Amino acid sequence: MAHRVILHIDFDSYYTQVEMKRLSIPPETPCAVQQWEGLIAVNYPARAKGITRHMRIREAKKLCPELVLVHVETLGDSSLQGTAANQQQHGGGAAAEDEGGAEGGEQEERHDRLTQKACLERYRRSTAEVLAVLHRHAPAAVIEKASIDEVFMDVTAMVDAELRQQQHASPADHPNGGGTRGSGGGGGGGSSVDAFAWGAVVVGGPLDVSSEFERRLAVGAGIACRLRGVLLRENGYTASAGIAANKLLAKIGSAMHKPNIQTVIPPRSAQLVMQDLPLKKLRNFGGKLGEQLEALGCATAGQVQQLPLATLVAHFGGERAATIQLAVRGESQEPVQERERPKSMLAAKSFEPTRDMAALEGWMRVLAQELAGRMATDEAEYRRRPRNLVLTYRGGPTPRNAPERSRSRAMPRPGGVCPNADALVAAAFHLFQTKCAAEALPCSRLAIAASDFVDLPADNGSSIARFLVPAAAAGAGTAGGGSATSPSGNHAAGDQPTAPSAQSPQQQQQLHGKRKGTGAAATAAGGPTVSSMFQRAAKRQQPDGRAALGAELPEQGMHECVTQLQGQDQEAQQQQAHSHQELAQQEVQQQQQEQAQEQAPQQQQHTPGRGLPSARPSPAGSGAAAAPGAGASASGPAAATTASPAAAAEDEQALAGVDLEEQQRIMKEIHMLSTLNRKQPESAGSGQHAARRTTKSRQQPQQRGISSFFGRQPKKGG
DNA sequence: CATGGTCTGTGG
DNA sequence: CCACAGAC
Ligand SMILES: [Mg+2]
Repeated sequence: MAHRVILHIDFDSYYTQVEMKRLSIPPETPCAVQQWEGLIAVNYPARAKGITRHMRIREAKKLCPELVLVHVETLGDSSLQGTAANQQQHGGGAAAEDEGGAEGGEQEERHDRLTQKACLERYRRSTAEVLAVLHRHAPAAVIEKASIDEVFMDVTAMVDAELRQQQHASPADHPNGGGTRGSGGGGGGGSSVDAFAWGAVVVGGPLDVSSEFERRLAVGAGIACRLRGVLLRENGYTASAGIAANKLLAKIGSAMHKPNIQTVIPPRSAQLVMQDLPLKKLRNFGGKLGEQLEALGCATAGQVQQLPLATLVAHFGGERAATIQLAVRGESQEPVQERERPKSMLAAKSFEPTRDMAALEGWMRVLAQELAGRMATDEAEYRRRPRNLVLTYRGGPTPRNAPERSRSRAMPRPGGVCPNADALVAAAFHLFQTKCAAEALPCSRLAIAASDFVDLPADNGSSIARFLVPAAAAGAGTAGGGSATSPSGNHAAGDQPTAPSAQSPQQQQQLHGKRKGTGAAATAAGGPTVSSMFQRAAKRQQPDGRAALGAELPEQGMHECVTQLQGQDQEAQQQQAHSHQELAQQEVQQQQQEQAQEQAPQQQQHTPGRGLPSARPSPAGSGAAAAPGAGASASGPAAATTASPAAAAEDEQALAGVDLEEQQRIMKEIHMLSTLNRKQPESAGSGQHAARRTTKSRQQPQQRGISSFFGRQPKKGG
């Protein structure tokens, strides 16, 4: 039973894509997202100019004067911290959403590291939308959100279904020209094999049609391809993907070629891939474990393979050693775990060490407001509430040259946790004053975290009344994102967590409806199947049936294969990619049209050529910048709120500069049509969900995740 | 100059 | 309940 088919999807310079979509910045524009003075995400056109993550904006602008910079959302406005220079008093403006226009040039210093915190909620929301789309289009897959811009998918069941269906399908004149035979198993499987080759790089040479599992991988690649098309059309984001038999290899695959390229790593190529793979690129080997292995003289996975088992056991213990041994060979049994909702949320801020209690309280207020807002949003969406709150702080008396230490303290939650900023601040500050101040000062970082969510009672009113805290029901708290208008010490009961943010409740409802909507049902029931898609695609595309890319490359090592891809053969490869996308597009169009007809007859407005459902023209406002409200209220920032600074690491590199014209064309189109339709016909159907879960949950008898073996090394002794 | 801010999971 | 490791 063997092999699973696993996908890893990794969005290309994600933050940048999110911002470019939001601000309708043309796709080929060099663009980067900044946080304070540094860059935390850089798109590929900008990378082509030599701009990299971590670069200072000065330097970046020098390399590329036309670089468009977008600052991450910030929260809280001045008035904290000694830095007088206040500007408060202008309503609850959540700080700005900037765009350092190319010419307008005026950067209204609205982003201030000393008085504000960065907030990543925008990207979290986008990710939630992505996940919803994936679930809708792959209801039979197990989907694990692995980070803000990555997902793992176990599509084994989808592949099985697809192959089963193919058996019953007419033995169509499938391609497979090049002398390969359909081989035993599923007679008419040819089209799948073809479809998979669209733009996919196969490490180690073309897939072997005579191998049962490689045919399955081919189907998996087709699914990946289709889903990437869907994500591009519906969410507006490009992604790279890896297709393999386990998470480990799938992840390596997605990083191997980018942007917007998918890579298949069949089991036979595992050794090829692992042999010279730097340990750092192997999941779970990037930290202490990697260091220790390095100390043993290993820099690559291949070198670790050579270590005597006894050595590994001596250093890491039996279980961990075994896991390591498998991992460096490209093997892993770690299951894909259904995970869509965050298990915890936290808001944090680092600053110069201070003993100023008023300032600290001010920061706590900002953090609490953000967290309360997010809690409210989460509650409206999922009907759940955190059971535990934790305050963590960094600082205190610190020996010279020693790292500051950080500690966390459970926050008492009288009467339960509630999405009320004032209550949170009060609890946090009280705790800090009474129990930690002495050991926490000077303090250089504060964070408030919420975790251990529990479902709220049932439906409405009465039953949950007990849970709800005083004033703020979901509605009020939602606004939390607003700025911290109140100066440091002052928590007027008056300025509730209110916020200017418009209709949060409704929006949240909509979101809710969206995810649980009939979408899944309709798709599952009537949508085109992967199979049909493959067949049509194969016919249109490659009547001769050759597995495009794969077939062209002679049996050869991975390196040659890849080299060729990047080098002279790039053109050919791009063509492949183009056609693959066009096909994906067509499919998506069809699906969308079908869905539209089934679900929302009232909002038929297919745009002539390409039925992008419900797209509205955007205010082609030149002034890109587009302040907050500009044009697309579409992205409906349901509830400002949110949280924290900083950056994520999008570790894509390689292949910068590869530009896919087709992709750009699509992106342009999408931008022209403005953001996608946010409204989804909502309906009750939660049954669909339940059904899906049931199906999935019995998928695997719960293998233990690899993470449990890679966790911290147990302390010896005792 | 340095990231920082979020997240998840384990061990004690 | 808390510290720590790992990832992005
Ligand atoms: Mg990533």
